[in-house]
Amino acid sequence: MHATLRDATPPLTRSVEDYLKAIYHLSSQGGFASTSEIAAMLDVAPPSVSGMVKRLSETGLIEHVPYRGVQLTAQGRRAALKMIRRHRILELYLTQHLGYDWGGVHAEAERLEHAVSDDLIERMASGLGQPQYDPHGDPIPTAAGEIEETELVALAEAPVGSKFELRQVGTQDPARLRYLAEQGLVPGVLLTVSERQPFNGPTTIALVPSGDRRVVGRELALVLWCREMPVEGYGATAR
Amino acid sequence: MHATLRDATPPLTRSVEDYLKAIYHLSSQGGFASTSEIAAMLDVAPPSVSGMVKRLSETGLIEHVPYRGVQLTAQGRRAALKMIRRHRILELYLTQHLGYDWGGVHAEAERLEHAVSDDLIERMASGLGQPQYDPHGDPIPTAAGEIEETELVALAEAPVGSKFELRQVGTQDPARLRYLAEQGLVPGVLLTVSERQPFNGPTTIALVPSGDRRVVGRELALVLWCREMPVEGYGATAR
DNA sequence: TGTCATAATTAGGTTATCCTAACACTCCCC
DNA sequence: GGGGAGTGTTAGGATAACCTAATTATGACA
Repeated sequence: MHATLRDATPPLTRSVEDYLKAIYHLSSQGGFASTSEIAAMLDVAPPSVSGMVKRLSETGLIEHVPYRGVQLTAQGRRAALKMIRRHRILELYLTQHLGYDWGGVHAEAERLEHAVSDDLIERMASGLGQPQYDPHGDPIPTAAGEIEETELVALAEAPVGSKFELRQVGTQDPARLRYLAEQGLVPGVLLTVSERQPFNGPTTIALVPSGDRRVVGRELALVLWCREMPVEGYGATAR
Repeated sequence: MHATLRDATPPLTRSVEDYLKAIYHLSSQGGFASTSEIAAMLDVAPPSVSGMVKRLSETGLIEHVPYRGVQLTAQGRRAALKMIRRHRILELYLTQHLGYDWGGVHAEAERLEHAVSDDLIERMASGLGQPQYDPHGDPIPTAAGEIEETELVALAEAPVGSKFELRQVGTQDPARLRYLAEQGLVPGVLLTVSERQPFNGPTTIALVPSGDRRVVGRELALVLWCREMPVEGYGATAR
């Protein structure tokens, strides 16, 4: 037994860690992550993604269907969840113990997550009382690599009065995407559902940090996938 | 706003930061740092150092006298002191707030120092009460880049009863160096001076973590350069 | 003062990551 | 069911670090 898991795992590079995280986020709703989506998320050119994808699938971290996209293997998913745990614990620690606000914390955690040891992360986690949610309300994977499954609800179906985070925009249409971005309706934004008109009418929401209201027609409300926020919790503002 | 003043400085890579730190330590007693010393300290091959030295002197961070060695320029010294400030504040923070001991803290800080932002370091520094010394007793450079000058004393002259850190071994003789290393007398080691025999006799010391005793003859004691340790505990003003 | 061990440098090569330009595949749509 | 628009991939390079092997400079000493 020599080709075991341990020596098959030379430490991942920063880049590899970033690719795995991006692929995790892009395929979390159960599909494939496409080359161009990954490229956009990591701000690199598509050919760079093709090259990396080749290496990652050779090392068994992802599965690649040419011209279709990629998915994480169990091994890749484990590595991605480890990075997400690091990121979210760092965000929470920086917020709770070092006075960061939601704005500044993401970039700092993004760099630190590649440099901290497992040991340090677990020390921070105990200092925080083994938290379950980060400052944005996102669930923190356990050290064992389990994560609370958060199912998404279309905004059109979201109960009035509840608080949500917009997680996915389910359209590729540039005109719709541009409009939504102008309205501030981008993944990560927090909102409460104020009211909904009957007979498939529009949904009215309030953006959470600002209190600004938006009226969203049913067609768009059906493609805005939201995650209900844990009731208590830190987290209030968007990233 | 001061970012504008510094945009002549494209961000340094991790490697560059490590080279500058090594050169700072090796030339702190006012000489040149040699290629082979740098290579040994960073655990790379000498040709790698030659290559890096060429790049660093082209970018004005060091001055290179071929076949002689290198020294930091004012700009390089500033960058090195910034890294040392980061390292020492990290060591102190990890020790004070996250339960690290002297053993584990160095490696962790070594990785984190390249990833933290200036902002985070200053937040840690305030959390620690703007400390002046790290857990090893080494002075922490100020954010402005000033460092307490520590003058060194030969062990042969060090007053009995005081505590010192061995900082420099002032000989190149391989036999002497090998002997000293066998005795555990390498830079960084902590010791207290137990007694000294009269008429230029030997000095007896106790190593600090272990309590092991060593008797050092006057010839060697004259080349062991030590820094007196601040009396009380670490951190000085740790809040 | 010439020899030679040692240290430093140059030459040439590898790996990881990224890029641009050129080519290949898919699939929608008429 | 054949053309394209739009994606994805291959080709060919660049850069930052590193390495080993070969070459060159320095300085101690016989």
